[in-house]
Amino acid sequence: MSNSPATIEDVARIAEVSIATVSRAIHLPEKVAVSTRLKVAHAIALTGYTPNANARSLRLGKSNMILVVAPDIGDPNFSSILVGLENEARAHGYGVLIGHTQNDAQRGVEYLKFFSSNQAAGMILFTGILPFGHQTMTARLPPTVGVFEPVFNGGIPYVGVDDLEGARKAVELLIAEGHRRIAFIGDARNRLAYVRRRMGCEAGLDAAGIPEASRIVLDGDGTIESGRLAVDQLFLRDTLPTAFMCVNDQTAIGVMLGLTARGYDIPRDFSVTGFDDVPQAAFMQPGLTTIRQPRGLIGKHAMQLLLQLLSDTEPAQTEILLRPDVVVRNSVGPPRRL
Amino acid sequence: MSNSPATIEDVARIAEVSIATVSRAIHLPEKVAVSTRLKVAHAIALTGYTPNANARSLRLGKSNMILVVAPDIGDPNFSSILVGLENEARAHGYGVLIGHTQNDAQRGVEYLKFFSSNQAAGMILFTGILPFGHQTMTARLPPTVGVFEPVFNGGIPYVGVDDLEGARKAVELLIAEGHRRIAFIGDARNRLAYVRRRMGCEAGLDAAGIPEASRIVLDGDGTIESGRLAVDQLFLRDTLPTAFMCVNDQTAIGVMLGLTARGYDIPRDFSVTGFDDVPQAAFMQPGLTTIRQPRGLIGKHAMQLLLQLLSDTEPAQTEILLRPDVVVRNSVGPPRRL
DNA sequence: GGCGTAAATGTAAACCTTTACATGAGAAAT
DNA sequence: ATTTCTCATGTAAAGGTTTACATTTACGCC
Repeated sequence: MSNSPATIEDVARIAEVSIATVSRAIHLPEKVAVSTRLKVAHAIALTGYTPNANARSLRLGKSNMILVVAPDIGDPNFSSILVGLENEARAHGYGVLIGHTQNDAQRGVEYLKFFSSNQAAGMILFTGILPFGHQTMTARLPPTVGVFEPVFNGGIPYVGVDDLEGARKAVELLIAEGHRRIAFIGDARNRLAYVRRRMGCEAGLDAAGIPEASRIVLDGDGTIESGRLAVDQLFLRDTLPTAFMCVNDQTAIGVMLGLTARGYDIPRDFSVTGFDDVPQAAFMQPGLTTIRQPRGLIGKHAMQLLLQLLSDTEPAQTEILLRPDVVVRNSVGPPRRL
Repeated sequence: MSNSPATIEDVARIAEVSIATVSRAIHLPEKVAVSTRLKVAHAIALTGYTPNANARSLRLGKSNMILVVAPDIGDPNFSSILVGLENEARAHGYGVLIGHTQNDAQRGVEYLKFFSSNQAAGMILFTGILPFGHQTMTARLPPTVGVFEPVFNGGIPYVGVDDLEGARKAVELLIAEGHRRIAFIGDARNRLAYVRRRMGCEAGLDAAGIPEASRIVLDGDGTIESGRLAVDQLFLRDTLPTAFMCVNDQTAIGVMLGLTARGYDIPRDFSVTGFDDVPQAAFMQPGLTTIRQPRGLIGKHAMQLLLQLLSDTEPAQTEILLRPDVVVRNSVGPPRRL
């Protein structure tokens, strides 16, 4: 009825109990008699009371916000993981705060203030690198979980996809179609995820008994442009691959654009595979055959792990690798007979 | 030095002043003598003090968080606006909290708790509709700014693009190429942005003296699939358009896929335009000619407007329309001679 | 009836700020 | 020399919660 929001005191007055009892009725219901519990519930309904989160956080010394830090919010991989994170957080009464660093360590440091000012309880990190200057590295970090790729510097639990297995599936698909000369277009940036994908590729080639001599490895930087570039570079060589296995979808898209621009048909002349299954992959012409990251699930598991960390429960495991699935579209076919 | 974070009291002790003076030195520096200001600054540097945001918000009854509510985080239009929002917010000491409703009013109501619990000071709305049940509609809303499209029900300030002008530019482009039979593929969902785009299209056709009889209007729901469907429907008719003007890029992409699937070449056989300039538009084959929404700028302006609202400054204007630019790629050409 | 025990509830302190009001000192005005 | 004013600073309350500790109540048992 009053115009300012109801406080615990209003509830206590109406329920004719002390504020302590109200607080207990909410947070430790088993500690309060059923009859009073009912009175309190009624008073809460009557007043529309919602606990003041600031007062609560102040008293508890813990907030109910999770900071999600990504190098770039616009990354096509970002949004669906974020959905998974947010759903899980909300289900547990947490809110999601977002920050993006544009790969700028200075920016990363700015986000630390959310912790020093007690506004966030934990952090989800998209970068494979702690986005903080080295001076702050020594200060203890808030509870943190890495997502999508392991965090380079600092024993942080991590949820991602099994890159090794995924890459292996991709290369096996190509081999099954009959390809023997497969180029791996990698990413020179030193991210563990990319290294693992390359290892998976090589493991597959090894298993198929494909000689080292006929392998081609080229490194880009994971952008569409670098995929295009890789094609240009390969065409300077005397022997071409029949298939391109790309470290991610962006690269694969670049490769496809490069090949199409040169007048080649995919998959008749060359086969191409990607990794990630970004939304765009489905709408390429032809559709890009790729390895799906179960993004929603990754987000969900990462948030679960973080919440475990926050509740001081020893987490069951500190590295969760999800199973990647092959998404077959039309960018892979048998190699062209020469 | 101590392991728990420094409080204002620690700073006061070191600076040999009272906590009130420290607070003033921070927030009202002109009220404190230069010499003490220096002592305080030194003590802050020494302790690494950051004000506890919860205590501050509690005392002030105002938080420094802005809730951003979108129907779908995955929307390709979302992320770059978010970047603009976040940059501007951070520059003013605000954090950005995110929520997504999946067009579910129930979800929207859940996010209201951030206001009743004093965790957010204002809101940015992506939906054209207040995502709350009607019961809460009567309760006063927190300060809110709409983004991207006007908010349907409730005199809320809004920042977007001039849809009318953008649509007009698109249709003029087609007319300049020589098209006379132009199909407008719209969106039946009752969003003002879409209605305006259609009006802009018709204004352009009127101005060019193109008779009503030769106009074709079809309504989808703004998805890729609905673009495909529109093509199918049009091919049942006796007279086909030479150009498709689509209400958004998703629809245009669907139209392109539909036409390509039927063996037609774009832009030789048909021209297509979109609206939005989503990232995917650039990577279609051919590239989609479209109208760009200056998304970063929209976010920036929207946040500025909201911050004005929060600081009780009467905002300069309550509707900001940005100028849309034509992005010419390769999906438009002269009509085919019959 | 007296005592011990357990369960339910209440009291009050603490979390960290901001700010109205009080205090004190020094300068200007009388 | 006294009063008045201004400026810098300090004191203490308030904001809404949670929770350790104290208190009350009820009950069972000897």
